[in-house]
Amino acid sequence: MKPTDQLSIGQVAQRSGISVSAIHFYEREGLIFSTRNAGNQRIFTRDVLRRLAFIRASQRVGIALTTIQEALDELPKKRTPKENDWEKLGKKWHKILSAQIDYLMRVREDLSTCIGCGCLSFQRCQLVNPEDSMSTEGAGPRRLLPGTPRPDRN
Amino acid sequence: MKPTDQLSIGQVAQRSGISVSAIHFYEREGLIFSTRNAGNQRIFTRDVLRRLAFIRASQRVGIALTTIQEALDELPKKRTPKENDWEKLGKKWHKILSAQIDYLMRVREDLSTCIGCGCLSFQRCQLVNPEDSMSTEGAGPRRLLPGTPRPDRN
DNA sequence: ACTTGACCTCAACCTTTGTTGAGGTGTCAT
DNA sequence: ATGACACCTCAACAAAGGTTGAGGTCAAGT
Repeated sequence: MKPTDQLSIGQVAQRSGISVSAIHFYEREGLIFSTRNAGNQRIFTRDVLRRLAFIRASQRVGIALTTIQEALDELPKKRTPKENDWEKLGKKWHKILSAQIDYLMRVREDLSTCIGCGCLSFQRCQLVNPEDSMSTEGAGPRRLLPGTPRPDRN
Repeated sequence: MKPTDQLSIGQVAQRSGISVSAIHFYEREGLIFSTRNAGNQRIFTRDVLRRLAFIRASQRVGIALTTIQEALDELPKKRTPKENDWEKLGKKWHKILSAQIDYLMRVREDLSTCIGCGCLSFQRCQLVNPEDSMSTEGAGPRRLLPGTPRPDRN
């Protein structure tokens, strides 16, 4: 396989540091794509590396795969995405990140001032008030951080 | 049941906004405790509300339950925790939060500067470099954000 | 005393993000 | 053309953080 633009899954795994099984998984989930050679083996183009980088970076800041997938969907499918296609995604993420940073900073503040003073009890402190954070815009992910419990429906 | 210091699980659920099943779960996991009445029903003291507030707030910033549990373990078990017991926990969290905030800010920066310029490819940008973030201290959680993939072991 | 709603336990199930293994095929260097 | 290694699919399992439901008990108002 030529080193030009064609990559086997093993090469992608090695270059990206992502396991083969995870790459399979991302492809199943529609986050990345490949073609096949005559023997049914996957062929990736180099731009998959950038997609994977984007996926990993996004995950690390707490964005769910489905959200990432939706974002990647906005990249052009016909041609290889160009820098300015990627920039658009970057801008979306920028908003989300800023909201998350604000939220964490607020929590940090509340944690200092409220936890000791006793106001760390319900219905008082922002720290604890559920339907508040991120609600400024409809922009952010529904679940701020993955693994966070779904909204309580008692 | 007197409104003084004794709370039924239903009351706790209502006041905290946390579902009964989640409260059961937290108790099973050793994050909160209760005694029982003659009919085997749970009795909570009011300070469980503060514990729950702490748990929820911690989860929302991406701290895993086991980590939260370990932190709560440091609260005095004999007496009801006092403000200054809670303050100690607050200080631990403060460090973690600061590290997370720094990380997110770095990603935000990288995302702006790198994604368009093409350096968003592997082995270059911090954004993508795995074994780097949070590694300044042994302080933080092992998995920065929950739901984040385990370290790749290809 | 009875009914209704809150509570109990236990087991099964759910979602996300993958990993592991079995059983089989491709490819490449010798 | 053969051996080794990479690759294929499919199914089962994992861990976290709970939810849902079945089957049964408790408590409180009438």
